[in-house]
This record gives sequence, C-alpha cells and structure tokens, in this order.
Amino acid sequence: MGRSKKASDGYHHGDLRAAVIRAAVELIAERGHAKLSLRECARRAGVSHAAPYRHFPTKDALLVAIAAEGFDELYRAGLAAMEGLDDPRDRLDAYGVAYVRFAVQHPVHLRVMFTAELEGCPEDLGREAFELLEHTAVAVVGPGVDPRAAAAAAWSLPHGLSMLILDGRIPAEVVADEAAVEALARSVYALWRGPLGGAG
Amino acid sequence: MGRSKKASDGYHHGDLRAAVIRAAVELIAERGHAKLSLRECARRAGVSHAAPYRHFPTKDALLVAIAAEGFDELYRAGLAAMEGLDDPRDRLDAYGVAYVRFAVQHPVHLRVMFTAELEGCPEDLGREAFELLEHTAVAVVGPGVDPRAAAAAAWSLPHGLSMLILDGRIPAEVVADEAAVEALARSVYALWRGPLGGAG
DNA sequence: TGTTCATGTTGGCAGTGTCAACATCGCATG
DNA sequence: CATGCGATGTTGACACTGCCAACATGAACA
Repeated sequence: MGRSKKASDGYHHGDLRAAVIRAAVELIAERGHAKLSLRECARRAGVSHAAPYRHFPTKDALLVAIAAEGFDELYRAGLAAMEGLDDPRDRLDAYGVAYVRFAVQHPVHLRVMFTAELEGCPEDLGREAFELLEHTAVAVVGPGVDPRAAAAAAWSLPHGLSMLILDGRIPAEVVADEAAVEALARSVYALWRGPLGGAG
Repeated sequence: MGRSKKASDGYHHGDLRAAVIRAAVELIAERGHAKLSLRECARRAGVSHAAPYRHFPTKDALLVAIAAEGFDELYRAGLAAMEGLDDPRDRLDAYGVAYVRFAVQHPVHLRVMFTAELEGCPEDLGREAFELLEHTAVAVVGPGVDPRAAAAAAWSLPHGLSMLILDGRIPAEVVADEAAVEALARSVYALWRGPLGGAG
C-alpha cells in the first residue's frame, strides 16, 4: 500500500492534492458528473472528510483544477499533432483529429472543461489551446476573414463531434475503439471538404 | 396569485408537474445545473418538499422530462425552419441555424438534453430530431456515403457551435443578441462552404 | 351517498458541502 | 540540539439534500 514517493505514511499524506484529483476523475467516470462527492474522494484517498479543503477551497475549485489539467493536455496534444506539418489545412485537420482523440481518451476531463458554471473559474482557462486553434484557422482562411468567426467555425466541428461521442449520440459501432473514432473524425473532415462543403 | 386554470387553490395544485419543470429550468438558469434542488423546486411551486415525487420518481426523471421537452421543441424548430425549402443544402443550413437559435433561446434545455448520465433515460430520447437531421444530411451527400458518418458530420457543426456559445467560449460581442448569433451561425456555415472546406 | 385513488403532507434517514476548533509534524531558526 | 511556527490533516457540527414510509385530502365515479 505504498502511498507514493515522499512523506511518511503517517499523519500527512504526501501528495493529497493529486490524489484527490485522481479520485475525482475516477468517481466521475464511474458515477457521473452529478454524483461526484468530495467526501467520497477523501475516503478513496484515505484521509478524513475535510482534508481536501486544505487544497481546494470549494468543490468547484476541484473541478476547475481538473479542467485546467485537461486544457493543458489538450494544448500539448494539439501541438504534437501539428508538429512537422506545414500546410495550414493539414495542420487544422491534425488538431481536429487530436481533439477528438483527446475526447475519447479523457472523457471526464473534456466534460468538466466545458461545463463552465464553475464559480471562481479563472478568466483565461484554456486560452493556450484556444489561441493555437485560432491561429491555425486564420492561417487557413486568410486575413480577409474575421478571426473570431474563423476560430468559431474551426472549433465547432471537432468540439461538436467530441461532445456527441461523449454523450453516446454516435452509434456504438462507429466509435467502438480508438481507431474507429479516428476514422470517423477523418471522414467528418472529408465530408466537409467534399459533398457537405464543396460547391453543389 | 392565480394558480392557473382548473383545480382549486387548496390542497391540490392543479398542474404541479409543469410547475416543477418550470421551476427547475429557472433554477438551473440561475444557479447552474449542479445546484438544482428538488426541494427548492417544490418551494417555488408552493408545495411541500416531497410533492414532486408524485410526478417524478427521481431527480434524474425530472431532468429527462426537461430533455424530452427540449428535443420535441428542437424537432419542431427544425421542421419549421426547413419548411418551403427544396434544395437539400439550404435545408441543412436552415436546420443548423435553427439549432443554434434554439440553443441560445433555450440554453438550459440544450444543456440538459446533452448531459446524458441520466439513469432511466429512454433509449430513443431525441430520435425524431436526430433522424430529421440524418435524412437531410443524406440528401445532401448522396447515397454513396455512410449515413451515420454523414449525420455525424452534419450534426457536429451546429452542435459544437451551440455548446461553445453556451459555455461562454465565443467572444461576447459576437453573440450579443439573437441577430448576432444568427449571423455567426451563417458565417460558420459559409466558412465551411468556402475557405475551410473548399479546394485550396 | 360512499369509496377509491391520484395527489399532497409530515417526519425521518443517510449522505453532502462547508466551517471552526483542534492535532500533528516538517522545517527553519535560535 | 531545542523550539516554535506554518502547512497539513482530524473531529465535530450545521444546514441542506434526495428519497422513503405513513398519513391526509378531496375529486370523480359507483
């Protein structure tokens, strides 16, 4: 039952903050967002019911921490996916596919990231990830287009697909495993490149 | 303080079911999804704390009722928007714009509709709205394309845009009022028709 | 007129978020 | 080495919640 690296296994936990986050993500995955309980997190981390309050002033603060974790990882996944690609459109595609991949790999995080309603949520949460997308979109559409509209358009597609998948709105066969999801994402982009988007 | 149409203003309420739903939507709009409380709904409806249980066996059942209401209205909004249009692409656009309009007009409903995680949620919740979209999308892309992929692609765009707006992820100026939102939706479609989608 | 049954009420239980008061221990300072 | 302080964890409490069981009311039908 190693409690992890440093800190005696006695009174103090050692890395309770991370342990609570981990427990919360597990709990949400098991029971759903609405049934998350700080006290249950504490139990799973092996501490008393009020211990998490030393690290998170409020339940919402815990969720904000999860969201921040998610945005950070999403940003890095986007960067990694676009690495080495030069054509703006290829880069945008790559980000989009990575976005959807992130969604199925970290469904709890994505859900929490876009649940807002969180009080005390820092204004610029997720800004890096957003700006990366906006710049990529602007590079595709050129300088004549309102960047905010370009960003909204480029963001909506992978975001919508991700949310629909998380909500179980996409038939199960089409999202059976990670490869299937990636294929779906690519074909969604292809459709908007082709018959859905192209000239009629 | 007329309690509405029939039913004496005494022991029995008359239309408690609808009153509870109304109160729940208000409450979520004010305090957020997570802080919805059946007891507070009961208070606002002017009944005792357990009265809602005569109409909803569980809190989730109340949310399912709200979602059903939303899907029904979304379906009818889509139908109305496409009425009189013949070109499949125009019809798909019209549905999409109506989808986003619905989102800003009924943010609570849309949020609840796509929160899933609801236990005892009927399998085919929202099927009408979905099938309408799928048929419209298939009419655009033709018979050679997997209908599930076509539906996913056509659905992702308005859904993603709606969710981003509800989450406050789109700059406030761009979604200041209903007209601005509609203009944004149209320009998102135009971008995927043009520089984002078209041949480079 | 009398009974039934949907609807509403009261009271209670276990669980929750949050707070205040207290306990323990690592660490820097003498 | 002693000491005391601040970060971290504990205990106990409060108001609130979802849900349940037992009871009350009254509208509609026999």
